[in-house]
Amino acid sequence: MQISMPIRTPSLVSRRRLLEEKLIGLHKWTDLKQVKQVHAQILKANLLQDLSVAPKLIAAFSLCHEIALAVNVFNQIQQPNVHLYNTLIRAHVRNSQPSQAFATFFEMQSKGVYPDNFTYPFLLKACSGHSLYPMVQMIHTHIEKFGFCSDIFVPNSLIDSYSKCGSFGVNVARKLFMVMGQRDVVSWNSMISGLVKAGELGEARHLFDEMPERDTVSWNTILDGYVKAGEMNKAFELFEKMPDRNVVSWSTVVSGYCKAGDMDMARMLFDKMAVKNIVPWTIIISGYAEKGMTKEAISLYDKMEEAGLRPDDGAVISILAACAESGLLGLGEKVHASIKRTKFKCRTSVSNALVDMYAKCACLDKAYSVFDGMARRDAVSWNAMLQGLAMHGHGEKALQLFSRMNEEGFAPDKVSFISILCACSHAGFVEEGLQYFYTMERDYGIIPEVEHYGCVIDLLGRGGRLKEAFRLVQSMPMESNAIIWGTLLGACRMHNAVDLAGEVVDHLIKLEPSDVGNFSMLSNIYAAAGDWDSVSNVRLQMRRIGIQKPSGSSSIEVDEEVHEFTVFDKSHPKSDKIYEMIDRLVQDLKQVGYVPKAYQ
DNA sequence: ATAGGGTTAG
Repeated sequence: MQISMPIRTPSLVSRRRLLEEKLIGLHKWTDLKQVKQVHAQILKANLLQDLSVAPKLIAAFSLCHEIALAVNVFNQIQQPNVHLYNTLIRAHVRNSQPSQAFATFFEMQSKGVYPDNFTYPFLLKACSGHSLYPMVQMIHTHIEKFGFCSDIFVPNSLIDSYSKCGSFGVNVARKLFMVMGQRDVVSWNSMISGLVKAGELGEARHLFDEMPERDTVSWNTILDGYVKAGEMNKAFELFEKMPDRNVVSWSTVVSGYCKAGDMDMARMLFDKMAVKNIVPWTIIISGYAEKGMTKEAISLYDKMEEAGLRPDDGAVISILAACAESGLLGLGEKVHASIKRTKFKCRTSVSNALVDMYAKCACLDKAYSVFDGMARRDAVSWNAMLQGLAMHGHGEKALQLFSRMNEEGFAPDKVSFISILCACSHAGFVEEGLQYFYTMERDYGIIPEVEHYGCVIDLLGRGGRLKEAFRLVQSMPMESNAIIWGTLLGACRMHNAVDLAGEVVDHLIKLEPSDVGNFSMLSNIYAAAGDWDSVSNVRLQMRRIGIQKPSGSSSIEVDEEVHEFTVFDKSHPKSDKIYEMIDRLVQDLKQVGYVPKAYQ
């Protein structure tokens, strides 16, 4: 290598040549420190205005998630060309800021710089990550007007973007695919992947069979189709007869078994993998975490780090989400520690995942400290924090945060209102909650959805205003669902409204005929009212229908082990002793004046 | 072009 040759006094020319050699791979660098060093060297050598150097620097900053630095470099260039604009558009896309990407596109046009074959695919990528159907259409119009369809790369991107915009988009993609004069393997793969995403597995399989030639990506795509449809037998059959299997193929089946809850099979395949990158580790760790198998999840996380793999943003977000769902504080803290070891600041979505995890694990102070330390917050950050406060009964604090959100200029969205209404109902602020519900549409232009009605029904129900709640269910502009009736049933139990409960359960069993929870709730209500005939009647009904579906469960983490339990749970070997203990506790509670809502 | 990716009422 020339670089390692001893050079004592490099002339300006050779120094410049050395720098140029370094710059060849610059656009792929991910180490911010190194990129900053080279940036300084470029400035010193007066190379920044060189239009083959600046795009590489922008790309490198973008790969380090330093979009501000990338924009800064761009703004210093006196005469940006298409290539430079394309690089900035790509940087915005990578940073999940489609609106910035489009702003750059419009600026470029106003400066008289014409887009090229690369501009449109980048812009289309910006849309497909966010399903911006109208934007895809707009670009499509541009492309047809300027006639860029000759390059197969462009129509392929169109098919990919359209097919990621819901079922209507898939139709457009299908038509484009049909009229394409020339197709390569990417065209076929894009179309098949779109059909798989839209749930059209049959048609996807048909195209797969018709393809003139298939590569590993084609096989992986159709394999994922079976995995997404939950058809693990067919998926595994396909996996075994694939001509070539790569990391993606293996990861796909491992993920399928995780989703199906077959952790043994998932683990067996995972252990068999010869080549592993961060993705399969993420899949298996999240899989264990989701099932509450803390020990396995933590031990694999340690093994992953021992193997020298650092979790990237995707891994962190995915594992933290699984921790949040199952309440695995221990693993969540471990992930947080890994982040703190390697990064000074995280991307907004990573901090959001941390806030959500801490909030769901009831560590509200830690959630708050991450939230307060964030450089930039988006709607998700506010909503995760609001929801955490609401969920754990801190109604007052949730409302305070809601005001702060408004003061700082963040418009609450429909999710924020779910949290606010939930906060009011858990804190017993019935009138305030109703007022917030009314302001939604009036002041913020957000049309209440079934979830919001659900919160208000809970609000009224908990507040004892059962009749109003019931009337609201009947007068809402949309169909009621099992969650709504379940909410109402919970309220009936709380206020011993026996007659109404029977009526509610009638609706409920039509929607969830095999859910034990509904029956046990009804039986509790009759028991609380001392109506033992009705209790045995419900029991009889339960047996007649035959209950297959397990009811909802609660879980608690003790000594790094998650314990899960359901209503009437008798599965624990010491369950007699446990119920004895509960009896004693209830007796003690009664002595100090507690009246149990349902007890038998 | 294919695998993992924050917030949503009981």
